[in-house]
Amino acid sequence: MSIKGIFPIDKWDFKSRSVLAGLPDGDLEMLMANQTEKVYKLSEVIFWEGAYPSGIFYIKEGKVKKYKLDKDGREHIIYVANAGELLGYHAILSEDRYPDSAAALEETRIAFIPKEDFLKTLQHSGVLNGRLLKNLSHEFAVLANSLSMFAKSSVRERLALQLIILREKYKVNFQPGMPVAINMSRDDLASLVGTARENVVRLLSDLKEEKIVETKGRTITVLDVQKLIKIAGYK
Amino acid sequence: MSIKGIFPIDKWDFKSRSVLAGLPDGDLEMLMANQTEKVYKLSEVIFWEGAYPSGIFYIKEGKVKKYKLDKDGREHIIYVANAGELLGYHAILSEDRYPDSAAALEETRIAFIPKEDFLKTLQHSGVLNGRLLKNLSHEFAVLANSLSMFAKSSVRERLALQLIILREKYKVNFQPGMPVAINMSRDDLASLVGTARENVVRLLSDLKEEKIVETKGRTITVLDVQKLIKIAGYK
DNA sequence: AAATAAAATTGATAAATATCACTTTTTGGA
DNA sequence: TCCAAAAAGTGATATTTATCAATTTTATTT
Repeated sequence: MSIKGIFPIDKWDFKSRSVLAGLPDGDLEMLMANQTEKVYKLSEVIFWEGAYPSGIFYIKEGKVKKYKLDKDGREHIIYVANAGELLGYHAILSEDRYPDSAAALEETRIAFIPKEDFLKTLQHSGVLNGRLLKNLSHEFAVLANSLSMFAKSSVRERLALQLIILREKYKVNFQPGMPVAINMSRDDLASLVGTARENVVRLLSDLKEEKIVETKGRTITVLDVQKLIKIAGYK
Repeated sequence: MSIKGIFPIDKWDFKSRSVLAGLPDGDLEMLMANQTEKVYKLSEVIFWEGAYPSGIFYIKEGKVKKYKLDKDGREHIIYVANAGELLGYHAILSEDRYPDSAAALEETRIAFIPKEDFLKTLQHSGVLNGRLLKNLSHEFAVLANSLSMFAKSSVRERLALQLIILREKYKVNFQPGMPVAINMSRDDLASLVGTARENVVRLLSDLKEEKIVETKGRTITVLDVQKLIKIAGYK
């Protein structure tokens, strides 16, 4: 929760699911040679859709939303990224501009790695290459799943699915067995689900009556994941 | 249109946008050493979601739909792949099962490349590695775009967008300036747009009245792309 | 080319979702 | 701790989309 300041590279606690976990020391050093660190405040923008990428971002601590703006200027969250993940490398790999924007969902500590270092390391490191391919393939599958979900399912089903996913993301650092508290604005949640805030509010209060979640202020506590899974319609 | 039979490797006409275009000869030969070719009939399944991948597929000629089935057994197309594209490599890269199914949208000629050859070539070829990363990044951006589109836009907007995209895919081999004919069942189109067939039919007849498209049998001819772009709400 | 099956289309209606106007609650700064 | 300001919640209503039942058109087979 609390962000204490600048950490040296050797203090990084790579989560096991980090893209960079287990990368050879040499590769890691090359990649991190010129990293700079910054703490982003809630809602602070990390990069804008359409901008030319000058490097990639590694989330050391916190959470980040990736989103796109529609023609009416409304925000649509397409992904919530967690500590241990890399941001903005798609744009560099596809030699294009950022396809989406990114902003902090809470106070978030991020390392910036210049484009040149990233590309140099990538060229040098077969491991990093493979890691990114694997990561991208996975992200792709997740996204394809969301897409097919969006294509034909009710808002209630989509909300259930997003709560399941968010629960996983907010679970980090919590005890097993303990219910997970999701801290997210109704607007952001609605944007993630792809509906209006009012609908999310109404559906959440249904879920509350059904004893599936509990809410207190803006935090949502998942009481019964199994029922959520059933609602989301996952086999 | 017509499929003439088995082509030897050196006869392959790689389209410029093929993932394999410009791959060093050695790498290409290693990749293709044990390829086998098959012609798939309309609607014939190439691989099933959930199956373990034993290799990858290269589309030599034709078109393929990638889709997922929802809990009611209904099909949702997430992507239409064209000649020159590779299929099924995501699953191998992410060391998992196929995240979606694939089936031919027309008579389609496809080369099968065994998993071992693919992985061996990938390990050996930095170029292929980079090419796949770039390709995946691109596909990812396209998918992210569709997702944000789904999240908040009317069926009419989504239909317009899909017609624009399909027009590009069906444009291959046609003269510039000549209107492009899209040959696709209303069911498949509805699945791609994420709605019911009836809605697609109604919206198409609106577009017809507005002189934006023309239909004859199952083929849809795009007369005015600019208006479609306007409808889709793209800046 | 006729017969049959499959796909496309149309109209009526039901259901889901969005929007608007407003009240209440929560949150973050003075 | 109190006070704005922002966010969350509620009810009424409009709009969009889905579904059902039927008919017409197109494609396929003999």
